Amino acid sequence: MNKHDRRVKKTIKALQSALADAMLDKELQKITVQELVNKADIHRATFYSHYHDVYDLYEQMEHDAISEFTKFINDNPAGHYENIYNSIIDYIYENPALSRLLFFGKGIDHKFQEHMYDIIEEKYLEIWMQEENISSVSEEMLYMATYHIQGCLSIISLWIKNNFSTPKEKIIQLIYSIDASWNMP
Amino acid sequence: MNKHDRRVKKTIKALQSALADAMLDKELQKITVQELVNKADIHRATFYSHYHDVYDLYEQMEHDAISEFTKFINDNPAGHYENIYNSIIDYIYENPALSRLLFFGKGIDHKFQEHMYDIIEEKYLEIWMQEENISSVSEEMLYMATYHIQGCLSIISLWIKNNFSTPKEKIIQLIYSIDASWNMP
DNA sequence: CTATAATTGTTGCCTAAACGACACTGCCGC
DNA sequence: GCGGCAGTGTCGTTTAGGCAACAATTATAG
Repeated sequence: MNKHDRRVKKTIKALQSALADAMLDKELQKITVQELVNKADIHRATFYSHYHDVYDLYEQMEHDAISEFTKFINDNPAGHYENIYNSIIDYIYENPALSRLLFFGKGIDHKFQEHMYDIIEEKYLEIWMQEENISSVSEEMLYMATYHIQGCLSIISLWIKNNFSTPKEKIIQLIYSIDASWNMP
Repeated sequence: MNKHDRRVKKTIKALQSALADAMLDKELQKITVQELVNKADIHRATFYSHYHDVYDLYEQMEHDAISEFTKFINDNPAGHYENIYNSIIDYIYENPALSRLLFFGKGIDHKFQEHMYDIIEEKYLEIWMQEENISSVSEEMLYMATYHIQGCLSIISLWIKNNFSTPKEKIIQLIYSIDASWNMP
């Protein structure tokens, strides 16, 4: 199967949307193939030509999201810390259903957050070392990074939970102001 | 071509959405096939297997909308006048892009409004005659109907123009109260 | 004016998706 | 128990859509 074929892309996307939708109010194990193909308006046989079962779909979906997200973060120039969050917030805002799923989907291990944290920390420390012109990271800095990044992620998490009712700009501004008033040790 | 084939339906829908989108800020004659297939993510050859040109797409789209709308109005039991507006508002609310196009699309003749008026008036008079137990409609009643229907349509039109920012329920309530305080001659 | 970029219809081949049917499993209520 | 109902995989066939390439016609710019 050629994954660049329009039909394939559309099918994948439709199934992913269907799963994202279904997972918001149902556990992964309770979701049937039947249900998904109905939602996605796809023939059932087509589902099996792409995935083995619902878990397979979910795993590929999570994997895709992580890849895409990593790419999104790394592609962005991100000369400053703030730009990382800009990228994150942009990405989430552009993919609300996927974000809701990965942050609050029922019956999943939530290892996506860990992945996300790792990606952000890596980028964060990279910029940090570059700006401060240092070559290694102290243990203390890692603790501070954890505190700061997890804190910001929790803000974003709450933002998603609130269905993006707070304007995107306000969230960015909020994180900016935290960043600004916060002095690195 | 089997119009009940999923692929056909999806293609048609994608092209209709693309056109609806394009027409909001561009005249029909300025819209290219290329542009539409890009927006719809459809191969250009596929477009030509369904439509002769952009005008053809638009005409079929308008025709479909009118049919569907008529069906929607007539299917609803609509024992009372208010229910007509309920149906209309529901339909519009469920098809925001299409509605915006048909009401405010650039470079079209707006004959859709006339069609809509005709459908509503017919249903309106039907109920009227049934409720008042009369068999014919006086000239005076036609004038009153015009006044009332066009007035309500203009409210709905404004509602669409305002991007549905007023809650649906409020519009319904508004029209209900007008209806209630209004005594038939 | 000219080049060059963009759009237009149309074609033949290829393939992913649609479809319906199949036998099978599991579940629930009578 | 058993009938019915929903879901599961899988298969063969048909077909709409994808694709690339084509010649021809418009813009659009240099």
